[in-house]
Amino acid sequence: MVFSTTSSHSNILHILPTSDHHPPYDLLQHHPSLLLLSKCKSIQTLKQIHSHIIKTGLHNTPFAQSKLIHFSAVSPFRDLSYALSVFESVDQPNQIMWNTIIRGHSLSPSPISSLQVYDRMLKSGVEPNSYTFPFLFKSCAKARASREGKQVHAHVLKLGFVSHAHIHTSLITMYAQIGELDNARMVFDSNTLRDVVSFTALISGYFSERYVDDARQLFDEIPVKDVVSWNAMIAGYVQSGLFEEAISCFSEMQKANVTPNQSTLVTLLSACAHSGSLELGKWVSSWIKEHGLSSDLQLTIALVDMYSKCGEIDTARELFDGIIEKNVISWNVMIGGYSHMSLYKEALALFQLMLRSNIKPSEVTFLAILPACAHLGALDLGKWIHAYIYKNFKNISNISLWTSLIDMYAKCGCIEVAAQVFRSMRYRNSASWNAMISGLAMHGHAEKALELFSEMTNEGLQPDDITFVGILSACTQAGLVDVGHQYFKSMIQDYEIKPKLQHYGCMIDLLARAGMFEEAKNLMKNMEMEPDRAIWGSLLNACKVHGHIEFGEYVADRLFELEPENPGAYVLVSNMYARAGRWDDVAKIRTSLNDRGMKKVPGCTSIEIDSFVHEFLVGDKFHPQSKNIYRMLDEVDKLLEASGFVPDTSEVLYDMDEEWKEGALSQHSEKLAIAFGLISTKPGTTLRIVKNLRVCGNCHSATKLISKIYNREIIARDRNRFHHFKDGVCSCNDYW
DNA sequence: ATAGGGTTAG
Repeated sequence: MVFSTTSSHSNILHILPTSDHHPPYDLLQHHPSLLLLSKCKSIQTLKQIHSHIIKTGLHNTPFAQSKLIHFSAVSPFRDLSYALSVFESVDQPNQIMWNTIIRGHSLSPSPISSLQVYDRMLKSGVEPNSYTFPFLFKSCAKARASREGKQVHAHVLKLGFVSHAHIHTSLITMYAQIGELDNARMVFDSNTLRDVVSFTALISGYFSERYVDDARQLFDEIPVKDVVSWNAMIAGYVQSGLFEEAISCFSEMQKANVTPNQSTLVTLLSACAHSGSLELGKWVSSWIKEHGLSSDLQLTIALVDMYSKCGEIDTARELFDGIIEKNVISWNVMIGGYSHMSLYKEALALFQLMLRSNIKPSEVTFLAILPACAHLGALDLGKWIHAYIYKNFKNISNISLWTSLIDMYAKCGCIEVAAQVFRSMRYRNSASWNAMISGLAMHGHAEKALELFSEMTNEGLQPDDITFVGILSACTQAGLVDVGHQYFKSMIQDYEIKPKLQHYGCMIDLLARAGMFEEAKNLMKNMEMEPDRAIWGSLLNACKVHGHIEFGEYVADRLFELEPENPGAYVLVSNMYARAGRWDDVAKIRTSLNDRGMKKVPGCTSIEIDSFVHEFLVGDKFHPQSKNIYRMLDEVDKLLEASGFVPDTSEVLYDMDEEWKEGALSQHSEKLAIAFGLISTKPGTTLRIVKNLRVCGNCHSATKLISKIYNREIIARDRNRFHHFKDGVCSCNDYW
């Protein structure tokens, strides 16, 4: 079918001589087969055209040969082994064919082999030209082959090619990319040939080695700056995280009357997205409209990213919906935008829509959606993704992808599967270790987390501040005061990591929960930053547990100062008074809450049944199965009562009066989710629930009993950690 | 009929 137009011409060309006398150039250029070659878009069509070329006898012409080699060696659909087979069939390849094959190798997974081709080229008596060396330097740069690069450099000097602009610049680029900035600079200085291009090459090198000031200095020396050099500056600043500088560089560029191009805008939008600069983002957006670039896909996607990261998720969605031909990247950006804004359900919904639209997800899709699965506890979907990755990306060693899976499994309550994924990884980075260590910590497996820490350091990996957050929280969950202290010291002394607020938070929590209030206070005095609400909150919680009312009141005042509008602090204090039986104070707190019109964050528990995440609030009656759920709840309460369960009323009073009247205790969101789980799954199935707040003491006791009465394993994630309920006991040993 | 600099939209 592809050749239907060629048959009428083939008669004419048959009269052309084929071997010794090549047909004239202009005739060949317009030969249908060779014209087709230029339009070819896949290796399959290329092969078909090739066989057609052989039939017409054109395969012996250097023109056809170099065209074939070109398309099979360096085009986007290249197939180097095919190119080599064509190349080997040529008797005496010319300079262009050799160069093309060398370039083909530079684009291949083993670019260094282009040097062997170069060797063969020289031995066959074909001279290199100014085209040859840039390809070779690109290969050396890609292979980080410093020694080989220098050998070729010596060749260039010997053959007198140094002053060729292309060779000069590619040499600078090579040294810059290998990280030998001094050599790059030497090449740059060794020549009077200093055009914008070579300047820009060196500037990018400086940026990649974080020599921002050198880059700027060099940039100021460029006599006539062009768009690319400005873009390199802006992109360099963005890469270095210097968004302010990137933005001011852009205004300089405009003062210099250089018109931005698409890359400028994309880079700028990325800077806005990372720094949250909505104002500039909007400005770029209107610039794009004014210049009629609104239909540009890349720009639109960059805008979607910018708007979603700057908090205007609805604007982002409108733009996304307006894209007529959505590609994977557009979906990824929008899904990632939702995840980034903690709109996990929306992320999940969009992902489902993507699948229904028959868009094949990419690795990045999963990097965007897995955190959403992790937060929602959407294990079924997470498992599906795992299977999909295993099938489609097994050979891609994307460490982040496997690390995201570890995190997802851990946060969905499957710590064993998380460990399996971790063990099956061929390569791990410190993020992978961190994910596993904090996963174990969340599940209260302190010993295993500590074991993993030594394994990590034994393998020569440097633990970072995140590793220690995992380790310290493992100690906190398990109440390992001394061990925690040792690691805290070791972090500072052996690993020279300055403790951050989070580390202090873990330690203060650890000490206070163990009743060591003096030590906790001392640590707070000695830290160089102000305690945040998490620290005061954990102190207040410890005061509640240990009945330290006086200190608790002091702590509560600090919390009120810090966040006067946060009802959470009032709830905690109310809890403390309730625990101590001081009901008058409880009432006072409640009145002041009501007077201020504050409502506590509603407790919300989700459970995934058949790949669908169901959410429940306290006393929720919106679920379609509500009647059945409440019938089950009644049964549960009766059985609980029958086995001697007495509700602990001290913890219920932090809820509003109305809820109390309705029996808020038995209608806590976690109990609704459990009741729904019991009626929606087969006997014996493990129930996994996720709660947005800490589980209350009453529900904790109730759930322990339910696990025994109904013979179910119940894995519950609360704000802080996991609780595995089984046979009437919880993995946290009632310490949380 | 082949080349040099920046990015890449995640």
